Amino acid sequence: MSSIKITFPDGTVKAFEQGTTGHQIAESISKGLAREALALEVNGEVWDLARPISTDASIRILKWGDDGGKHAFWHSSAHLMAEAVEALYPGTKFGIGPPIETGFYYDIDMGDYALTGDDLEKIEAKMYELAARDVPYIREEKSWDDAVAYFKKKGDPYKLELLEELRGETISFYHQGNFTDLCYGPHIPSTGRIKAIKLLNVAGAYWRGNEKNKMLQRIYGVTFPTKQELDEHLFRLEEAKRRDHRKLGQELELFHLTPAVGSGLPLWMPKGTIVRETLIEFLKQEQRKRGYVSVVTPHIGNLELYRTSGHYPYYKDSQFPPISLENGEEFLLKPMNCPHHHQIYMARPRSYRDLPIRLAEFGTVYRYEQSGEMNGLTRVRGFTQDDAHIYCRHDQLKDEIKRTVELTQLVFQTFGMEVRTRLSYRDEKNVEKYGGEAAFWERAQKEIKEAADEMGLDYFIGIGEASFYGPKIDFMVKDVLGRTWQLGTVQVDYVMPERFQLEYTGSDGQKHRPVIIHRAPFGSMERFVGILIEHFAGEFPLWLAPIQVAVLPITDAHREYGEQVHRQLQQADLRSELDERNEKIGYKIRDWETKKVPFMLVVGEKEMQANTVSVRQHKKGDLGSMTREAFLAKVVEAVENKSLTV
RNA sequence: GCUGAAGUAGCUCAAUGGUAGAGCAGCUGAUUUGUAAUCAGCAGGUUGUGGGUUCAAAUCCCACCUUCAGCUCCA
Repeated sequence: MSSIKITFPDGTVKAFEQGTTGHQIAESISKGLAREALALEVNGEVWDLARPISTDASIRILKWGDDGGKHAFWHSSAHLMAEAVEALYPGTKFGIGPPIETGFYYDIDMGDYALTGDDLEKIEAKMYELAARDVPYIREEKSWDDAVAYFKKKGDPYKLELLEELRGETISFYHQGNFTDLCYGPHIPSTGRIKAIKLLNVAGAYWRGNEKNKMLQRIYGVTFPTKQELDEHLFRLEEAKRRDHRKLGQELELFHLTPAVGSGLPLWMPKGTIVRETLIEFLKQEQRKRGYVSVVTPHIGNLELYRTSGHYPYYKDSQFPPISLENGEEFLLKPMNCPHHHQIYMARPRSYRDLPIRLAEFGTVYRYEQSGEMNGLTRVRGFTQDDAHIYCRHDQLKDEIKRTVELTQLVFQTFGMEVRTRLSYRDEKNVEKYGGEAAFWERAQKEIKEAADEMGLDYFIGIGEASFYGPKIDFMVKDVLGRTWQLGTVQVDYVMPERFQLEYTGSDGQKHRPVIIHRAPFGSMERFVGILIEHFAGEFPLWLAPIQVAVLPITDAHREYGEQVHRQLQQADLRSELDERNEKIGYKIRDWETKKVPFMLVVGEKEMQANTVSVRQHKKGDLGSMTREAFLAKVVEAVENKSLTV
C-alpha cells in the first residue's frame, strides 16, 4: 500500500498509509487528542475524522476550541435533535438544520401542530437519551437517483427540493441511530460527545427564507461537551438580559416608547437626552476640527426631490405615505437628508477652490419599518442621523474617505467598542437593484478598497450590502443578544451628483462633477445610544452619565454644607444632585447605587468641620475623604479626558 | 408584513368562571440617621381596546392595538 504525506500546522510532515483517517492521525499523536478531536481540516476543508485521506494533504485537527470543531459539533447536534423529533413526532417533514454562530436550529414542518415549551422539554429529554447511546455519525454516498428515491419513499418534499439543485451529483448522506439526512457534513465521531443540551425557543421561519413559501417551525438549541460549559452559556444569556437596553432604558429613565405616540417612535426622557446631547457635542467638536460646517434642513421635502434622487418610488414601501395638498403638491417626511444637502450645494455656483465642502447635520429622518421589525432604540421609525455629505473633487476623494474613516474609528475608540469593518459592495448578479453605471461602481469599489488597504483596515467584504447609490465601508457592532447592527458608515456616491447635476468650475474653467461621500460615524443617535447602554450595562463613563455626582447629607444639620458642595459642582459644569430626603444614609446610598450614579459624596459632621467630602464610587464603594478641591480636580479631569475608568 | 407567545397599579409579579392582591416606587406623618432598604398610615385599577358567551369574565370566544422571539426587509 502506498503512503501519503501529511503536513501538520507547524510544518512537520509525516508519512501515513493511504486511506488513513483523521481519527487514526489523532490517535498516532495521543489518546487524549483522539478523545477531544471533533473534525479534521484537510486542505482548508472540514472533514469527518472517519473519512479516509487518499492524497497528500495539509491537515489540522479540530477540537472544541476551533470554529470548525464547534460547527461540526452543533451540526451533529441538529441531526440528533431531528432524530429525537422524528422519534417523538413521526411524519414530521424536515427542512434544513445547520449550525449557527452559537448553536444550531432545525426547520421542521409538523402540519398544523404548534410546538410548545413542553414539547421542547420532551425533545430535549429524548436527545439526552439518544446521545447516551453514543452511536457514530456515518457518512454514505449515494447516486442522485437513489437519493431521490429515498426521500420520495420517506415523503420529504423539502429534501427533494434541495436535491433538485444537486441534480446529477453524488449525494452524501449521514446517519446516526435511526436517523438519516441529506447532508454535506462534516460531523463529529459519535453522539456521545454531546453531554449538555438546551433547546432555547421555537419560532417561525419561511422555507428557504422566502415569505412566499410555507412557514416552518424552527427550533433553536445549543449543546456543549460538558454541563459546566452549558451552565456558563446560560449564565451569559441571563447577563445579556440584564444589560438589555430596553430594560435599562426604562429603569434609568432614558427613553420611553408608547403606542400613544406610535410604534417605533421613541421619546427621549431628560436623562437620555443628556447622553444624546453630550454625544452630539462631542462629535460636533471633532467635526469642527476637521473642517465640517453645520446646516439645518426641514423634516419634510417636496416629493419631486425624491423622484430626482431616485428614492421615490423605489423605496416607497419603506416610507411613510406622502402628504398631499389641495393644489396637488406632495411632500414626503424625509427618509434621508441627502437631497436637502444637495440643494444647499446647488444654492450657488461652486469653484474647485471651495472643495471639499463638508455639510453636517444631525438630521431626523422617518422610515416606515415593517411592524415586526421595531426593536427598542436599535430599530425605529423616526431617528436622527449624525449625517454629513462631503462634496469633493475626484483627486481629493481617497484622502477624504480616509479622514472620515479616521473620525469613525475615533468615535468607537472613545467608547472602547469593538467593531467589525465591512466593505459593502453591490451584487453583480442583481445590478438592477442599484443606480448608476457599472463604470462608476467599479471605480468607487476600487477606491474604497484602496483607501481601506492603505489605512491597514481589518475588513471583510459584504457582497450585495451596498446602498443603491454606491459602495460603503460599514462599521458593525453586536448587541448583548449577539445581534449585529450597523452603526457607522462611509459611502461613496457618483450617482447623486449626476442625478442632481451637481457641478463645480475647475481650474480649467470647465464644469466638472463632484463626488459625494455620505458618512455617519454614530449611524443613528437612537441605535448608537441603544448599543451604548448595553456596552456599558447602563454604567456610563463619567463624561456621559446623566447624573455624575450625588451629594448626600447625613442629617438636616448638614444640608447647608451639602448645598454648598452641590453648587460648587454645578459651577464647575458637573451634573450634580442634592439628596435632601429625610432618609438614613444607607437608604440614600442604595438608591443612588441602583441609579448607577458614578460618584456619591457623603457629607456629615466630620466633612463639614474639615471642609471635605467623603467619596463613594459606584460599585467600588467608599474611597475615603478628600478635600472638595481634590475631588473636583479629579472629576473635571476625567470628564475632560472622556476617561472610561476614572 | 408572516408564524408563535404575551399584555393585571409607575415597576416586578399574584389571583383558572364567583368581592382584583402583594412588594417596590409615590404621598402624609413619626424618626435626625455615617457607606446597599427605619417605622406607621394613605392613595393608586373600566385587568391593552372593542365586541361576544354566561346569572356571573382578568380568566372562555372573535377582531384590533402593542410588546417579545424568530422569519422577511433595511437608503
